Amino acid sequence: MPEETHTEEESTSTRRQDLVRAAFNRIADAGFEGLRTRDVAADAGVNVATLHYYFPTKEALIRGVVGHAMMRFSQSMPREGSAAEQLRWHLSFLRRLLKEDTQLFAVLAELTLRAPRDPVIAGILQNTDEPWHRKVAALLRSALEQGCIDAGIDPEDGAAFIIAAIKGLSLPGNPEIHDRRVDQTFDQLERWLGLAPERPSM
Amino acid sequence: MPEETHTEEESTSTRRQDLVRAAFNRIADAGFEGLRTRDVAADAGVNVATLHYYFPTKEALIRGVVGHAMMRFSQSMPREGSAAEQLRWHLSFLRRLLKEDTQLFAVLAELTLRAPRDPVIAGILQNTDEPWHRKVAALLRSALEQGCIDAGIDPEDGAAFIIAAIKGLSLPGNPEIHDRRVDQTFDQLERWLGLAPERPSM
Amino acid sequence: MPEETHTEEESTSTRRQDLVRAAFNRIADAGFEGLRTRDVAADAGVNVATLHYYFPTKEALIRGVVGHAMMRFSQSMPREGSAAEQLRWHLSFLRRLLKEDTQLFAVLAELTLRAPRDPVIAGILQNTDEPWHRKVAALLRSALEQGCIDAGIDPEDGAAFIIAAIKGLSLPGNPEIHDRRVDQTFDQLERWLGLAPERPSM
Amino acid sequence: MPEETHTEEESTSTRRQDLVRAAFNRIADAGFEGLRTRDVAADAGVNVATLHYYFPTKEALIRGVVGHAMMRFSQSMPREGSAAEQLRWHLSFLRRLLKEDTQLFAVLAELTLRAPRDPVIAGILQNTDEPWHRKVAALLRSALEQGCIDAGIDPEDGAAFIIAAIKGLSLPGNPEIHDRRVDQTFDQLERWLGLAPERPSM
DNA sequence: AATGAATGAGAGTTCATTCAT
DNA sequence: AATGAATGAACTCTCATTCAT
Repeated sequence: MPEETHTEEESTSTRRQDLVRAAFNRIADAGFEGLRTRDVAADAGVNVATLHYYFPTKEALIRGVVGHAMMRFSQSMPREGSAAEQLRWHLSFLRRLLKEDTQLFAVLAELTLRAPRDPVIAGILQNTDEPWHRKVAALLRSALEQGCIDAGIDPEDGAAFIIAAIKGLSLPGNPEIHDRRVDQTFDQLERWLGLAPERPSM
Repeated sequence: MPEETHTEEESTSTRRQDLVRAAFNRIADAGFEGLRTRDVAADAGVNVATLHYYFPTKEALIRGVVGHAMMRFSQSMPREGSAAEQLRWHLSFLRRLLKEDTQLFAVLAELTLRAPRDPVIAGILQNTDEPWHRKVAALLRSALEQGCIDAGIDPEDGAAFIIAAIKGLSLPGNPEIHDRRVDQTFDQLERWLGLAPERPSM
Repeated sequence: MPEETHTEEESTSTRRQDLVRAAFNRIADAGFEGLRTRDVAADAGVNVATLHYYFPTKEALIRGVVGHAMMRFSQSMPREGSAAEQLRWHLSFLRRLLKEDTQLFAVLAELTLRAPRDPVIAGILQNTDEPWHRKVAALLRSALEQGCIDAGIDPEDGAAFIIAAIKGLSLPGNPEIHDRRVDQTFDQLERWLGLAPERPSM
Repeated sequence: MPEETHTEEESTSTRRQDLVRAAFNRIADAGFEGLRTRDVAADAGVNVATLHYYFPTKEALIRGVVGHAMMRFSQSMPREGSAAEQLRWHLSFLRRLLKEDTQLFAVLAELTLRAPRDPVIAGILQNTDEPWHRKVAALLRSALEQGCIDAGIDPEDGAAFIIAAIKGLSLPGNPEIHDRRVDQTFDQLERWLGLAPERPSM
């Protein structure tokens, strides 16, 4: 097994990356239902047997995809700035991502539906969801204390509401309508939060 | 072939119903990925060949499930009363459904993910989604005009927001947390709408 | 079993006839390979179960077809006249039949190929072939004695030759060419026999 | 996929050959009607899946058999010598083949009956039949010009006659009688042609 | 590190046949 | 005499996985 050939993690062999990316794309396009190891291998330009050299089983490959997807998604998490800034950045980042990276959300949705039957995925998803909720709730609480958002908002409930809406938008739909719905939702969401637009320092 | 010989719709033979229900449950539990005609037949207490007697192909069976699911979901649509009443009823109905009928939403989510690859499903889903959005938007507009909900709400955007949140909640999640998230979201949603509780007649 | 309801054999119920005819046509068009009891029943305008009421098994139905085909073919057998006349009539009848009743020969060919695996068919075919050969040989012998055909012909060998050629023409082929081949073969055959054209009485 | 990677044709992998041969034998014995991929695979000593590794579909396997059969049959075509010699060789080769290689003719007959429903087979068969007819007609014409055969023979008609007879003999029949009929037919045929036996050089 | 070849265990579908009505 | 409903057995084809090289 070619695990640990490099000291730097991350740089898992290109082959592994290629296979994971290929599987990721296949899942985005055809769902788990349409995921075939042979196709993935072909897309990555190798033999199926080679795929099984890197991923002993299909499940292992899928777990690779989970990691890939979670990593991509976690880039939407805000890291610095005031609560209001972080909130604003987080929301605008997701608004853009939802419109541009349909594939990512298709895969995330597939993973979500699979979670009830796959404890590994369930665990990973939970480890993303919970911190996300806590983060958003914390940001709301701070923003509230700093008077940046409307007083009628409960941090916990508001976080649940926001995340639910984002998840709802992550589901695939008529592409002609999808982008509009994203904008409508985010427009309403931002208006509701009343995030005072950029009232910096002073 | 027992295909629609009755004028009274609905009265499709019990066998058909049983098979559709069995398939529905299988999809709810195992996804399309795990849907096996043999299992469905067994659940319905018949031979696989009998399944194919009623549904010439697996796809036909799936379309049967789509109809079943849509019918069940469409029962959440409000039909009478003032805009505020209808909104309140719709939301409270969905709040309960989301907590009690997990299976229905599991199937709806599976269908949603399948839609991009299945034009028939896509069409049916669109024919549910669009009217739903229009209905909610219309209710919001009426309620707005009657001063029943907060003025900062845009009917179109608000409808998109609400529906997105409900869809987000329809995704499966850790059952221990799910119900809480539903309540949090709906609590916040109702607080946000400011649906004045029952200001009747006058 | 509806056998013997009539005293006159022959007039087996119309249903039986219809079914046999339908099966005959199906075999002619799709071969044994493509023979489906359901299709036959449908062609005859009845339910499959009804077919099995008249013919307990598919094999029984096929035997019905065999009888039908043999009867039709046996009509090409000459019955009266001088040897030369009978020969001439037999050949001209078959020449026409080969061009007009392709279905009959398609079925006969199918039966011939099936014979090695179906003793019943083998028996029936043998009971047609042997008399046919004997008849033609006898006619040739008579014609020979009467000086009506060329002296270089051996009755037995000639009969084998003639029958082989007719069987060869019974195989399906490019329809654009088939008729020409039939005529070429029969022209040559008649020229070879030198059947003096109608040298009656005197 | 092991499809034709070699420049030297012919050297298709042994497995392919084995499978084709097994299918050939099955068809000879049981007809297309009785051709089962599992049996073929078993005869070749491999799993069904292996069969599908070499032949993506049953039809593909059948086409393999067609090629095999045509190749075997085409070996009966004469290649060198005078017209009379070629004719004599061709006829004696076929006479022997008809008695010894019953399987080949069983398969050819099956293919012939299948042709009307399978354009691929129809094409291949036509491409064998037409040249065969032309070849025999050409040989007859030459032999005629050289005075080697009887003057009453028309090249075209004679070719049709000869080929029809050979095809007729290719049909299966009671094995106890079959060989006799072959000999009778060929004896008569050769006597008819009057192929002067071996009048060499001078 | 990579592959061609092979496979077991199923998948959906078909079909002759049966049986209660 | 006729049928709708039901079935067992079988069929072609698929797929993740293995293994010798």
